[in-house]
Amino acid sequence: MTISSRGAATIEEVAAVAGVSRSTVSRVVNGSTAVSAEAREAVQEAIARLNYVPNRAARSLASSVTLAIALVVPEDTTRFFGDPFFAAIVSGINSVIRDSDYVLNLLIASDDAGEKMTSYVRGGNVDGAIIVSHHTSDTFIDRIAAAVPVVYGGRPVRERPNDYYIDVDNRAGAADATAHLIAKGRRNIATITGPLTMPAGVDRLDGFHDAMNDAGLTPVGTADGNFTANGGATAMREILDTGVRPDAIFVASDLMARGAMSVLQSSGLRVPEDVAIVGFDDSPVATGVVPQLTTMRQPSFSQGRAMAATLLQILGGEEPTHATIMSTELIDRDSA
Amino acid sequence: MTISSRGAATIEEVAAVAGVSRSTVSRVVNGSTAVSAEAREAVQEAIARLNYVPNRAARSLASSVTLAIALVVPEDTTRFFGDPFFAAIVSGINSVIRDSDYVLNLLIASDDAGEKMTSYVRGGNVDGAIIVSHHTSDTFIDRIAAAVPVVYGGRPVRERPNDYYIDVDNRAGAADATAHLIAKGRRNIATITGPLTMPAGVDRLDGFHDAMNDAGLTPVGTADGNFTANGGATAMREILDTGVRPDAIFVASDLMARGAMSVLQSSGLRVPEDVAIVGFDDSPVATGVVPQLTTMRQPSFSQGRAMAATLLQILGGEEPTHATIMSTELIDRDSA
DNA sequence: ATGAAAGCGCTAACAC
DNA sequence: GTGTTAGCGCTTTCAT
Repeated sequence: MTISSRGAATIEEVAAVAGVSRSTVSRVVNGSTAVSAEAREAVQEAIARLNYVPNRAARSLASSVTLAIALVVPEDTTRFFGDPFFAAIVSGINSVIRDSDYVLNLLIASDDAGEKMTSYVRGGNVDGAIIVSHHTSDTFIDRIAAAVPVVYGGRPVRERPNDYYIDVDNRAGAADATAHLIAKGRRNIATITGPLTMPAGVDRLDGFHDAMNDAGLTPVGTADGNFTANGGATAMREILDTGVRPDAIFVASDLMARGAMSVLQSSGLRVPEDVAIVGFDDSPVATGVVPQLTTMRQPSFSQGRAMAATLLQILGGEEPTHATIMSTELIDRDSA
Repeated sequence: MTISSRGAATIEEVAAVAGVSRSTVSRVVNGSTAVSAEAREAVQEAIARLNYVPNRAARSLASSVTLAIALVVPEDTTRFFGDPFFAAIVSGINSVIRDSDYVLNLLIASDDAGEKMTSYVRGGNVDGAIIVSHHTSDTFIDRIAAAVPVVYGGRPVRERPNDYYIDVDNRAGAADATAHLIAKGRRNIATITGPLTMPAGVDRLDGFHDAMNDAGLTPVGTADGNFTANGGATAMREILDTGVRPDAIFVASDLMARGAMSVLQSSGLRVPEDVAIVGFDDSPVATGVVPQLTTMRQPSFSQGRAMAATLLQILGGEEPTHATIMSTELIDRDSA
């Protein structure tokens, strides 16, 4: 299945039909202003007639621009696809990319330690990269960032002055969530955290501590739920197994909260009567559990859009804001 | 950020360092056998020394091969990312693609009716496409299939003699699941289906009917759960609202089963005592619910691998099997 | 405003 | 077995 066998029109043929030179066709395709109205019209007509689509390989070769962006997923596939948070992020990214000339190359880190991924990016195959999550162990990220412009989802692990990233104020959000629990009269509060190898995990734990300290309270339990539903369930059991029974828990993601709630409920504990829960994300799972989850909303779709928009700006030669921090909002439902 | 500004080595430079011609370098890079051992070694050394990575645009232009594969997602992002079934599929696809020279271009249909997607594929930008799910309304798929080789995940909506697809025997699996319920002594059986605009939805419903007919039973309820957890919950409510109380339900996906179970349980019905449930997929959600779900296992990861392997074979000029049907297996847990 | 011409880095006949 | 040569389809000076 070669290109020519499908008989795709070339710029040369368009030029012939329009009665102009290749250069002129190229100019109108690329939106140059220096083209007469008649010429432009003739070219556009020829393009439509021949159903012309520029060959991106040729364009890339001639201009050293690939019009491709790497969507780097340094994440276990199950985690990535299992969390509605990422769904919203990618959806946002896609909504911006779709309206541009760029395409997304899906690069999943998986178990190859990023070797092939790195050489792909460094081999000049993409113009930039969007890195949707980031762990301390992801050392290959640095090599990617050294090769092409990068936008991170969330504060990068080792922040550098010139990094671009989109984040929410995780620390403030977590503090707000915890404060809500305290305001409800709860005093024996535990937390289920994300992985502490991720900035989001650390920041939300810090926010939890901020609010607890402000209230003069000491956490009655802390467990890592790995940002997954199963991890949240395991963490919940861990906390229960210590013998203390918290009357409230700040859970750093909705997915983990779902896991925790099912353990609570099958232990005969009522939510929120016995144990109040506040989650984080306000993803679809928040309204899919019973009782519906009180949670911190983060604008995931907008975050995705902002990530893509920022990268496009960089690639367009602009100088966007380096750190965009969006804010979170408490969504008060029934679990706390 | 141009390629040349990053000083990437070209084939010419490698040739110079190795003391051979470009052609010879090209031969060793592409694994031609017609190269002497010394030449091969010299070239490989030069490649390593210069950190040479072939420019894929140039290669593509010269050979009319893009080394890119479209991963077409004709699915609402939330559904796609929210279902662990797709996670396993994509994970399988990725595990094969990763070891090849191909990359995946992520094309999400979303709301543009596939217009840009179609012109992208028809524009000669990919060598083939993997279509991970398929609805009757996805008319743009035909135009994609007309342009490049395509492998479908699941029987395509309008099957043609030359289609390639990987599927499981949904009908037999659904029948087995239903037969299990019947064998447990249940007689008032309902089903929650996937969208009947999808072959998997239809086939599983057919299998359900097969088993019911074989046992001389009449379904006490049928509702569409849209292959989502929330949809499963809604469908469960619908069935309950009709006034009949089934003593068993075949639910055509684990995700829907989770939704259905939560409705059942918050209605005070016990699983499996009052209502037995068999799901479909054996995805991680099956073991994440209480009680753990009895379900039909389908080899999702293998399906993904087979999809990618089949496409690679086609692109390599081989003639793989057109329809690969994998079998399902009852995983007997606690919900039935 | 437009055209001519020179590549971009690579593959693939074709000759030797 | 290896080198020479002619493009692949496009962008981009540079003239005009």
